[in-house]
Amino acid sequence: MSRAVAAPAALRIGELARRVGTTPRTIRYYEELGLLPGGAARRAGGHRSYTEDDVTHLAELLHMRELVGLSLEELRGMTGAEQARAVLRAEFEAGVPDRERRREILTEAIGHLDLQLALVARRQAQLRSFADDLRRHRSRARRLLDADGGPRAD
Amino acid sequence: MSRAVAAPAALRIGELARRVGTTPRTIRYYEELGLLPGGAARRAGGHRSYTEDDVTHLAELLHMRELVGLSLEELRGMTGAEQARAVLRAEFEAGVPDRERRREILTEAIGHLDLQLALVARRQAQLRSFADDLRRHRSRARRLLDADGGPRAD
DNA sequence: TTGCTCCTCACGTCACGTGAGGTGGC
DNA sequence: TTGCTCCTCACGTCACGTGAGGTGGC
Repeated sequence: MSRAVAAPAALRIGELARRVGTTPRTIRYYEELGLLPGGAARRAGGHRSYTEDDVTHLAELLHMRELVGLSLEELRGMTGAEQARAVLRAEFEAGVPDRERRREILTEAIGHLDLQLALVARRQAQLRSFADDLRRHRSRARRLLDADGGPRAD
Repeated sequence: MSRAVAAPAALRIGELARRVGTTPRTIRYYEELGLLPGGAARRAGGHRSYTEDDVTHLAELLHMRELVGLSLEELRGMTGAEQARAVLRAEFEAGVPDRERRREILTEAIGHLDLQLALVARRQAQLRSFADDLRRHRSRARRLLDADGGPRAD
């Protein structure tokens, strides 16, 4: 079994978009800004070709933008070495021989994940605070309602 | 003490913006879309005048947009009767005599708050799911790192 | 050969940002 | 009277949406 890795099953832009819940237009725009490669690997007919790693990466970008609220410029800054990371990742998965190099790559990846987790945690705290406000208002209205016509079920 | 309510302490647009963490431009834009009154109460010089209720209302709109991710069109839809609600609220705080009317107003307010809380809960679930993904990736990288060079004190 | 998806312009839109030029309150 | 904040256009920007017109893979 000489390198019997399952075929990468390359995706076209429409399938990638469907997988992560976005549109081809958004993917091309991200590529234009340098957030995604895509421009590199083209197959016959000039069609863009993507891998499973691209699915993961793009999903991450979309979550950081949509859920965490980062701008595309902030995403570019945060994943400044993302392009490089993609290269490192490929290098890694190809089986890097140098042990120290592997440690470097993994350590950087963990640092990046920790930063993302911190931003997610901040957003979660903001949402909890907002939810608390809403529940306070609800309780106040509930008390007034009960005081007004006497308590009732619900 | 005839109606000795503390003076409403009217705010100008800049102060309102500062209080909720936004800009005058955004407030004028929301007013243009019908999300805020503001056009109604003007004082000398044509300056817009706001109340503490406006602070609460605007903060709610901004949170639903920024944290929950609703579009301004969706906000218009959700708070369709918001304009009416503001009137009802004023009516309420002025001390509505009709008990049934008060119950109606409060019941509608609670329903609205429940809808908002449901949308917040959905967003929180999405963030938890994303955080889980990130933690999974982090664990994987951690395991590879430990396997590579032996465990170490993080 | 017929659909279907893809391609590149390029203009439109949403939610504001940012001056331009001027008037009013403390 | 001097700043400071406010006002109304109005053009710019960010993150895409949406055809227009055409080529390529199954």
